Amino acid sequence: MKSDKREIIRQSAIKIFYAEGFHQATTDRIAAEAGVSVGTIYNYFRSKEDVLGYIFQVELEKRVRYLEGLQKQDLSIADKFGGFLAMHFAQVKEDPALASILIRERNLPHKRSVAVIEDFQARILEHFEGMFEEALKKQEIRPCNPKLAALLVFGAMEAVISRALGKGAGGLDRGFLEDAAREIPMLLFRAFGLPDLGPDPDQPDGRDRQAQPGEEAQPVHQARPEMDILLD
Amino acid sequence: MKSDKREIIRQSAIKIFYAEGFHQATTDRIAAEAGVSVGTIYNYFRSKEDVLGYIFQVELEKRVRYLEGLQKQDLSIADKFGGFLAMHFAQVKEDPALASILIRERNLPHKRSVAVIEDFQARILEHFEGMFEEALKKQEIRPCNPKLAALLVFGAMEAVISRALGKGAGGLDRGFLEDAAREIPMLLFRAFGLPDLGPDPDQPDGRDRQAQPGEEAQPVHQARPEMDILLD
Amino acid sequence: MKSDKREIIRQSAIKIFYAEGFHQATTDRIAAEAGVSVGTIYNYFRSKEDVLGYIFQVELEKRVRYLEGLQKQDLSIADKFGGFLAMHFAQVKEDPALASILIRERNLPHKRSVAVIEDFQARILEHFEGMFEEALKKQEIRPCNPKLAALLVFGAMEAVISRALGKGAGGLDRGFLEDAAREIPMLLFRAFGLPDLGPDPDQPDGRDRQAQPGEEAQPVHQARPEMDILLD
Amino acid sequence: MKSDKREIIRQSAIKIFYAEGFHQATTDRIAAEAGVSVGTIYNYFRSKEDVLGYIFQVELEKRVRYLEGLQKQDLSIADKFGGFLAMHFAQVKEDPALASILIRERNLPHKRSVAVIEDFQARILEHFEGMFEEALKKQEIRPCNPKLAALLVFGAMEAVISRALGKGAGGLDRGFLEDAAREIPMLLFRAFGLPDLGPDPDQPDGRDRQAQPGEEAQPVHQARPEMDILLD
DNA sequence: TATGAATGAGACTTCATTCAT
DNA sequence: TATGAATGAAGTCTCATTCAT
Repeated sequence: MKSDKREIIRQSAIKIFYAEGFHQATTDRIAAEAGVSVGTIYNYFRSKEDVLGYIFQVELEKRVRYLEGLQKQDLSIADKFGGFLAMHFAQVKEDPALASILIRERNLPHKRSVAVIEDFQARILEHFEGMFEEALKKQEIRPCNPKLAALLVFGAMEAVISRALGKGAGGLDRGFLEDAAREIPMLLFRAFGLPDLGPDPDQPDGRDRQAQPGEEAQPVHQARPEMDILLD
Repeated sequence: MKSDKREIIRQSAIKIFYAEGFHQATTDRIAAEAGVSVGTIYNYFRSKEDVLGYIFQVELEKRVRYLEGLQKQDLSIADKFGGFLAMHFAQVKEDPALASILIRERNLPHKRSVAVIEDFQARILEHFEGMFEEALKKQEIRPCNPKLAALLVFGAMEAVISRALGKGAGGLDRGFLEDAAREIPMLLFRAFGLPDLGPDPDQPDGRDRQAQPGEEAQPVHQARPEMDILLD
Repeated sequence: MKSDKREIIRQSAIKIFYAEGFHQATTDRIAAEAGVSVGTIYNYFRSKEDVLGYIFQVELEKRVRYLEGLQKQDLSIADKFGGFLAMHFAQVKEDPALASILIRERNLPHKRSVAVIEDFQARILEHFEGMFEEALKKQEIRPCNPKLAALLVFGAMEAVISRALGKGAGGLDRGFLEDAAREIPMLLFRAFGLPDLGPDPDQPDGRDRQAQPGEEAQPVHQARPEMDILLD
Repeated sequence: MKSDKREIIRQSAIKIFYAEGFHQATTDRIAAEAGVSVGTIYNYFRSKEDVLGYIFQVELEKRVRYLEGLQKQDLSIADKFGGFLAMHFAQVKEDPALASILIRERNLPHKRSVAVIEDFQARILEHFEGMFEEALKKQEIRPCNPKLAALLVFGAMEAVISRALGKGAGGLDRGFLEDAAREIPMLLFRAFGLPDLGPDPDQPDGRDRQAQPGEEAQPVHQARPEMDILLD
């Protein structure tokens, strides 16, 4: 089966790119890791860069599929971000090497042929932006520049992942990732949430204002089993 | 003068690294750009990587010097971040190519010899963290994890710069950078500021609480002439 | 076939190292001589030094195999040295370029990786020493320091080869080599041989002592067909 | 004084050539060792090779002067060789680094400009040959090929020095050198000496022949104060 | 005479990619 | 489809030598 080999090569490339960086990684090492010969790589990919592009593409598609799934559901922006965050972080935990590559190699100047890499960030940002725009329309959040907001959230998120992955070291700081997953939605809520709706999680007694009757604290992150199918 | 050549080479390397990326950049091109011969580069630097390291070092020192200057002054955390943001963004405007390198090459797996590159983010984060810790002690801000907070701010900031620089293209989106400089402090204030002290800049009339007499709205970012001298 | 190319490269390297000396020789020239591309050299050898090491190794193995073959046979020390000398000189005649390299590059300070080069002389000396020790035990020769004796013989032998090869010039002085092959054993006999057993080849009439009946003048160097198979 | 600097550079070059080998040695290192700048080296020598040539020249002259001194004296060949051996070995002990260079770099293919290096061995051999020829004429020794004899002696001598110096290691095996100095003349005597004149040092009681009246055992090596002035 | 920064040709080695089997 | 030996362009770095000061 063709996709079999392609997949094996992709997996092996992830290991090698992670361990050595894209430029230092050699096709020989990838082939050895995959248990095939160099020639075989070129039967499934046009070039080494193409392998990297494919790695990005697969991940991009996962995220986009997930984001499109979120879009169709009638969720608050908090739940949407919470959902994406959970999914994104889960992927990082599942394959830290992959996550590392996604961050390290993203900004590098690659040939035109690997447009996917440039798309990765752009496509996710578009979705984030759409989420902010919709929330603005629905007056879920305070007025803000949705482009900028999307970018800030994305940047913060990636910095957290980058840090959790450490500097090329072996381990993944899972505790840090979990702390972040808990705190980020709260901060987002404070930063963007409408003042008269947003409860202050730190002051549940509501010292300076009374909770309105019928008002419910909105858990920013909750299990959403119907979304899990979106993950491969 | 020795530092003369070293500086010329540094400047030329910035241009070439920016245009071609560190790995694609050749020592021949750098030498040509600097108007010296290849050998001369190696009279001032141990290796190509050493040149990159020096580029990071110079910028790191600028930032650290500025941050240490801020530390000594009795400023609110808002003013501190505002100040650093202004300074950092000003540097980006002054030399977008340099800013681009700082972001693109930061995460690459370089040899141990270029520890400066690994230090760059770490040192700035330490300062950010220190600022958050101090603000917490002074009860300027809500309780939060200072490590995480520092990281989020840093990540958001870098994402903005990355976006403003565009994807390797020539231009710098100055408008975007300025918008960001205006909005980020506000968001930080909302996300971290203490509720009973932080005025809501969107609602200057103070619908939900009365401004205290003598209380002045603190513009998060204002000209601080005494700091300007810190920028070389 | 792998060993095919390796052998071609070895042969070509011998030519080039001989003509230009190891340091002046370039991998490009070796590749050209071998009719392959530079890269191919590095498919069969780790480095230029490795090629030199391999050249020494092949020759060392030839000599050692021959010396071990001699060891197993019940020969007088004279026959042993005579045999080795004949074999060694034959190799020199067959490939003077190779012989030249073996002498010229032997003393150079090479990297640790080319330990074979250091082994070359050491291993042959060990065998020589062993031959002297055995002869001493069998009282074939006068008392002497076997280490020193081995060294003197080796040095004398190499000086002869060095001279016969000329100073880097093209030719090999075959006559000189043959003269030496004839005279050296005689001198060895005189220098080390037991006085009451050693016939004086210059005075076959035995002026100062009578040849014992049944005693045969031992030609130090005679055809030993059974040894020829030891030469590849 | 011009020769002052030239001498300092020569001494420094000896140290560096010894430690790193001629090719690996850099002019920078030599200059640093000499406490001058690279440029200065080129004020006293035409090239790096020229420095090496000068090193050989100085030593060659020492040896030749000594050999010429010997020639003028009415000494037996044994005394002559004994004298040269003593002097040569004394030089080795005095400056092992220098001796090492003389052996290591002698066979290398150097540019034509450094003919001295090629002369070194040739000139000494000529003298040896002359000594043998004269001894033959005076019937001091058995008939032999003086060219070959000279070569064998030279080769044996150099092998001993090479071994005593070790393989580039720090130390000099002085004991070995002294043993050799004692044994070599004896072996030479046996190999070349006339049978009816040569006493057998192993059998001082003269088992197989009577010492002639008035015949004195000739010590092969004795103090010759009149020669010491020849050593700088 | 001394300096030492500048030079630049040229060396070794790597490695993505090809293609005959 | 799989192989892997062969390719060769290209890159980094070295270092003997020069020459203006």
